[in-house]
Amino acid sequence: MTSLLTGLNPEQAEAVTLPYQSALILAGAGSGKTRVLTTRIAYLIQSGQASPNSLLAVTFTNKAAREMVARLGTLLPINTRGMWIGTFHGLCNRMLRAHYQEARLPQAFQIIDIGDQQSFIKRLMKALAIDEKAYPPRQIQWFINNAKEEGLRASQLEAHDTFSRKMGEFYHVYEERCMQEGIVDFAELLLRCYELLLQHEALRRHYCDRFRYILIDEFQDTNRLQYKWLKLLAGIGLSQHAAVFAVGDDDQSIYAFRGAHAGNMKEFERDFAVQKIIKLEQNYRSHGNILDAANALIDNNQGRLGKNLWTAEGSGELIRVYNAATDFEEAAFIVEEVKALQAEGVSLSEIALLYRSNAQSRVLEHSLFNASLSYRVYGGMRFFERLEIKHALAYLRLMVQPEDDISLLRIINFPTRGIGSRSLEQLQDDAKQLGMSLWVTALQKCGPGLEQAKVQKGVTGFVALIKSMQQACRDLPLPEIIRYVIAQSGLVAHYAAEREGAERLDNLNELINAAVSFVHESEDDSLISFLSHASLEGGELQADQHQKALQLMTVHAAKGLEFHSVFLSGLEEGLFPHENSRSEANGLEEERRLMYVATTRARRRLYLSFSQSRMLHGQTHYNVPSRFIQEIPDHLLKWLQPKHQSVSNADFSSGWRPTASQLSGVSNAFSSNPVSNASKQITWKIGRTVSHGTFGTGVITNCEGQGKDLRVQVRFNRAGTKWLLLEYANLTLL
DNA sequence: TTCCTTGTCGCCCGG
DNA sequence: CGACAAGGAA
Repeated sequence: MTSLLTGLNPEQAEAVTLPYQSALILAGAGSGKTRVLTTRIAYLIQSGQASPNSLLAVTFTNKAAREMVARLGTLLPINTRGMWIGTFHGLCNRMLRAHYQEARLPQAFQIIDIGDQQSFIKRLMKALAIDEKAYPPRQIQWFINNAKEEGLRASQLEAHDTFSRKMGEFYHVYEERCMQEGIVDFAELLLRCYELLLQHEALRRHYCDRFRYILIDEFQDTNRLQYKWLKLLAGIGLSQHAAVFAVGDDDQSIYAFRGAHAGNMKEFERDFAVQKIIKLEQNYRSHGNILDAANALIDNNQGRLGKNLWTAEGSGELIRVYNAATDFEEAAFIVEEVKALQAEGVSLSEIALLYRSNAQSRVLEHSLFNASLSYRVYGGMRFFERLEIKHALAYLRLMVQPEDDISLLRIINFPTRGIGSRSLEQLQDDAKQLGMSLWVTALQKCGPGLEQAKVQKGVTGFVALIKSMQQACRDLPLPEIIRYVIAQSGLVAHYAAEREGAERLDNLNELINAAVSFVHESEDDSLISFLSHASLEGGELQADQHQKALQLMTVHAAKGLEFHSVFLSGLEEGLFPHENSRSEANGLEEERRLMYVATTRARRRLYLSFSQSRMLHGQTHYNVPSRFIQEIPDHLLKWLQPKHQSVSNADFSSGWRPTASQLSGVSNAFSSNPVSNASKQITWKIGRTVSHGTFGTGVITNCEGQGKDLRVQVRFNRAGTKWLLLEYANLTLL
């Protein structure tokens, strides 16, 4: 018993050993959250308070779930396989599979990802002759998912205008078609599971009796439906309810834009009669200066639950800030610094390059590639999203759930078997008339009937192919099924014949390997189970995982990770904080939390960089430095100079604002040399940040004229874009 | 049916 | 800029 608790600080130990009650653990970044969570589980089991069966632990990502299971395995000599540890979606899927009849789902219901959902919606819109211009599919998708995440069915929606009424009507048709085809989207997994528990009292009681202990990670990221699901499962309203151990950090809530409701923390306190809120504030990750910066930054947000990170270690290095002229130059700077770090002995895999949006990675990748630095970009195409894999999965899905039109359409003519658009249209028309799935329609046409002559050879062949696959695979083990299907479907032959199909062929073989490891790791090794796994796990590409490579990812993707050194690039207004956040309620605060997450990823060294000009969406943007840099106290920052810039030049200005450190270091160059008339042509150039008495700060976006007619166009942060005559405007360079 | 041109549109994330 | 969908020509 003592061994579990050794090394824990008093707050951590208190959390781990809490008696039977619901509790909220406010766990700051790097405060040992995962350790507390897993040790809590181990403690409950080891002390005999709970059996592995009576526990349920829920996370947001598969990665977090895997990590929890792995750590638990090292703490306790128990079989973690059958335990209910997983993501919200994974656990809901599990429950729905177990009670598919009560949930009114086919046994082999298939889970569609957002891509499938998108094409499904488009197809449905086409069939209903809905104008894609007036109702963008993206928006409809967003509408449906949002409604579901609020726990709302189409029948429960209120429409105040034609637009939302039309959306609601479409949602209704969408629901029906999903049922008909036996497909379930991500949000539906949760909603269906919620309704299952809500409508089947006996079932609810069964699970409430069973799960006496529920643990939730990243609680600030739960949406309204997930919270409602939790309340049902925990038995709120019943005579006795489960002890819920919720771990979260309101300062790291960065998913409000997709429905996360950090207010759930407050509601949790009330609904679960929480008596104990434990704050974990000691940080074991970063040096003091980094934490001070993060604390100062987040202090600008209102209505926080309140938390201040501290460390027992020293303050460490200052945060390095770099002002680049162009995004290209910013990338060059990063490359140089990475090389220097490498020379100091820091492993490439311990260095992260973070950015606000994926579009920013290209310039960086380009420079890294030219410098022959190996890097790995996260968040790209994932294994199960690759085209060839989706094709293979579509065949497999069709075998277990042939009424899945999405899958049928994907592969009915791939590889090509002479089913052109004509015959496909015919089939779809017939299906619509019969009100049946494409598969059933095709079956009828091929069956011992009258119209056989009319039926395309291709369709008959396709039906026969699928049927023979079903037959042949009946008793094969999972990996063999996949081997058989990718061969018989013609996929292997197709890619073997293709000029650049070698990699796709490799991936198809990799799918067999994935099935082999799935069989080893999972207790249910059926095809249906594997298909769920493929849908729920994006499947990070395993390759190069251990290879030493620089880590490139968005700030969102970096949550939960830590690195020796972190580069945070593109710190510009409009980019970070993102332009769109201005129009969203509390958008700026969410951006600030995102910045907080980014800074707290670094253990030892943190770089912040911004660029005066940047290529985005095919045009050059001129942005002012991010306000987030200003929100970090001066004394924590160290401004770096571009190497090529001469200090004696009047154009010199390493920062957009003189700082204490800057002035003390290079005071002669800056303070004794006010901008002279002679240098104006050089100084007032596009991209420079300027300040105006009434309009405030802005960026020069254009200029024209000469001498005293020299005019510049300035885009001000608040006052909009204006042309100003330099002679009168009294602009100051920052 | 395939291939190539043209046009449109774009944020961040996960299951 | 670049990914991707749609439409025309071979």
